[in-house]
Amino acid sequence: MSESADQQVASSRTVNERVRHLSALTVKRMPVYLRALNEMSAAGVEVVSSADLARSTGLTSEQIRKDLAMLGGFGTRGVGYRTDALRTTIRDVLGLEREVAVGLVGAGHLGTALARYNESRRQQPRIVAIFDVDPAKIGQRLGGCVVQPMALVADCVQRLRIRLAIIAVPARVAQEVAEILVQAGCDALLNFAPLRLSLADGVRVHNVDLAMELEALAYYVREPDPV
Amino acid sequence: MSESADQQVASSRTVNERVRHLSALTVKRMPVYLRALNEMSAAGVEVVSSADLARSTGLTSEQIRKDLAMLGGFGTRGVGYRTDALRTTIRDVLGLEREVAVGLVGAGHLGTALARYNESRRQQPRIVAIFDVDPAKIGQRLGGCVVQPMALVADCVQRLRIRLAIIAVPARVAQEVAEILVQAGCDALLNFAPLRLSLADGVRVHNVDLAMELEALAYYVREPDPV
DNA sequence: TCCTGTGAATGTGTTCACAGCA
DNA sequence: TGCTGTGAACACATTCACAGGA
Repeated sequence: MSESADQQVASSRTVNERVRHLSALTVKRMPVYLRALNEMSAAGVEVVSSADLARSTGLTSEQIRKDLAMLGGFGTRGVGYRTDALRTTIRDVLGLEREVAVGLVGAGHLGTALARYNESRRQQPRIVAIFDVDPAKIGQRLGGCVVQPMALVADCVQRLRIRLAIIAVPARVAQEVAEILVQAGCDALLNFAPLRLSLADGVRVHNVDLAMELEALAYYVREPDPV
Repeated sequence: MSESADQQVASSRTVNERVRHLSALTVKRMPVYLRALNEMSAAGVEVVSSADLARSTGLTSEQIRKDLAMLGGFGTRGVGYRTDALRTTIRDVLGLEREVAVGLVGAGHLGTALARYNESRRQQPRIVAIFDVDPAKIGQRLGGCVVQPMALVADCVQRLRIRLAIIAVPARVAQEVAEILVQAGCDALLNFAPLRLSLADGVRVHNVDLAMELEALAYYVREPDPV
């Protein structure tokens, strides 16, 4: 294991290698920091403190410092973090400094919404291919891509080096679609279909499920008016 | 504070009162159990063990037992849990045994996808009102509702006793929409707009954010092929 | 015997408090 | 002085191990 004392030896540009094994919770917060930093950078703020970030993210400053310290100590004591440097560091840790090609399967209303939103942000990760089975949709332009037939998924995923895919298809075909994607080389899936995908262990799946979200939120709804 | 020792006194039908203060993580797992139980119930399974649930949810049996024990000990030693009784208990804890009316603001592609999906499931919580600003959409039928103008939000939310709402509008108007909803009486919001809403403390907000999900997933994408 | 319910042990995450550097 | 970085304390969550009822 090369995780000995040579902490500063690695190339200063690519932190990536050194920052594996962040906890899932820490990883989930990184995009939150990134959004705040993007806004601050756009507003011309050159230096941010953990207290500034706490204010705009709703997290505590201690937690933010803990998280950011894990990236290697980019702050300056008494001052804060250089906005752009920190932003680049986080993007690098998440792997967003290289191109991250995303495949989208399903060009229904949900897929269309995702594709349109994706087109509006000029950032990584970016949807670079869209697939559907509906002949009426195939060939149509959507979010900067042309909708491809499902038969081309494996081919496209390999050719475009897609490792990350979004599943926006009906539940009954989601498992099959997921298997095709993984078979073709996908590592990470964002699943909008309301079922649990069973896939090989190495594949990371995040689920977004409307029904479950609403059910969980219902718990927090106050009791109906007593009378 | 009526949280004294009278734990078994409450009506046996409504567990609800006794099961406040579940942790956020436990609450998030309840819908997972619910889905598994729905499937098992539909398949005619009358009794499930924590091991069965573990198999179909991917969680550990110990964790499931801990969670379910918090609902008051509905299992039978040596046997398991009665599928329907457990399902009813969880639905009751989440508040789904009474009607949970949901408002949806935004009838774009995303809102349409959500409304259609909602219509297909005959379960609580249920979208009972849809709003949009676009005159072309107002009056159209969508997912069993007629799209209403934004001007009627406050009125509808109060009349239909809506406490839970979905925000599926562009980011630039999301804060304003959220404030209107909360003002009208909403407790819990599911926000699909890519920004952090600032609202009163009592309001529970869950965010679903495509960009952040993709950024977090990118971390788990394996390195590109070495050569 | 089987499977729940639960105390104890462990592991993980957050908060506190402050040393240390610009 | 101001803010980061971090050990230590604390809080929370999960896993282990097993007692105990059906």
